[in-house]
Amino acid sequence: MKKQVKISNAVIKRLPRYRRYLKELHKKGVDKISSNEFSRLIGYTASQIRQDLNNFGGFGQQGYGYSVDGLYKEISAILGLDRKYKMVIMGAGNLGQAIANHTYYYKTGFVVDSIFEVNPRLIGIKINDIEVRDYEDLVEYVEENEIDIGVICTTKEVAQEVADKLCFAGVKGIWNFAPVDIEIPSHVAVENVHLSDGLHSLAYHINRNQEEAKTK
Amino acid sequence: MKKQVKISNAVIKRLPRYRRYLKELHKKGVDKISSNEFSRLIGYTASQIRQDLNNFGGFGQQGYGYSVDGLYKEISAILGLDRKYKMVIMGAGNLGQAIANHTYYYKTGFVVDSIFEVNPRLIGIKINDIEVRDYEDLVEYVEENEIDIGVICTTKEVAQEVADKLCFAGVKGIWNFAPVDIEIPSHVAVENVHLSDGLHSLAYHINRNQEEAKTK
DNA sequence: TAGATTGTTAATCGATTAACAATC
DNA sequence: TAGATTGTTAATCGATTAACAATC
Repeated sequence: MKKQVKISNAVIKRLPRYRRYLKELHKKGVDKISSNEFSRLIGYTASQIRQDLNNFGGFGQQGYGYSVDGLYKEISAILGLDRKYKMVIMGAGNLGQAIANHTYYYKTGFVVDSIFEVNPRLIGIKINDIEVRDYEDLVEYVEENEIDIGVICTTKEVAQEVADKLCFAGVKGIWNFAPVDIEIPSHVAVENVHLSDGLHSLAYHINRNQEEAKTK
Repeated sequence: MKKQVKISNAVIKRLPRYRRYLKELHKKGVDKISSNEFSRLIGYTASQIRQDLNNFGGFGQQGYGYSVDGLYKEISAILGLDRKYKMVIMGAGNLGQAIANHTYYYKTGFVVDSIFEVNPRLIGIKINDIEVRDYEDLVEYVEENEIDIGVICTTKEVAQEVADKLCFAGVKGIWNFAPVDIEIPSHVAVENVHLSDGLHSLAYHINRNQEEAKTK
């Protein structure tokens, strides 16, 4: 990696997408790709692809292109996907259970360690072989087991309080599914998902398309 | 609404967030808010708030500010949240079931009508009182019941095929949770969620924070 | 070497912010 | 009316695209 200037968030947000496409190419047995071919596939300009990648280093080779597997590994390393992350899920409701049941994340190194709940009926049971523990024990558990990420699947009413406790316990990142914006100290990373926001902008586009159809 | 020039996607993506904050304010009994007060709360500049809103019309009043409830209703109308949307979920796996069990969307007018599956063991059962139907019957069902949105909760391998069938059947929008980018005709709206992309950029920020902590 | 394609600088475009006149 | 705050134009900033020299 070269000199780390400030890399814009727009670039970071594109990296997982690059990685996804490279993985598919690798699976199909493609060894090398030029920024131009990649552009046609992924839908960003060739210029942007080269610009983005050169924020992190010169991964290509002039006159040849980029090694698919090589670039895949570089991007994985940049994102930090060459290590494991221990996660705890906060809340054993529908969403919490759905995430606990998802084995997809496990493949990229995100392991659900435990689920935390306040409902005594759920404490002690297992969901997809993952133990549901008492919310009261959170801080101690996170510290002792070096948990990296807290996944908030609670109601919006308690989400901030739960986030505070997670930060106090020492998690490094929060993946928030509650429909509020969590405020946390700057040394903790946060990703607010806001599923319904996406649904609402989808609604906007549906109605715009229908208006356009009428006009024609 | 005033002359509809081209409104950038960045603006549209902010609307649901404005709406969320306005809803909270209304709940707290706040009647009016100035762009400055709103700025402090929501974290956008006052200038941006006024600029964004004026894409759609002059909702404020000089010397006074914006009516919280009035603006909430305006934004809801712009997004198209003053009507109902019928959705079908494609795939009765973990994610499909989780979405079926979520009553949250229902409140803003997004109603899950049915779930479609290929697995004969699941066809005919009910999940949260929603019937699981045969994928074979999709096209006919969507046409007859005027379904608006298809929610893709399948594997990435079949997602495009399912999307094609949904489009053929005449849905107006697709909410895609499969980790591929769906290609559809431009008259159909699409929202690709890509949950794991968010998790991957979270990993990036976690590692950046830890590097910074070391430097200090 | 000639051809291809990157890495990088320069130009353009679009989105955000600042300023201020209009007006409640 | 005076004060406040919007609506809107102008200035700035940052991100994307174009161009081309470097180099494999």
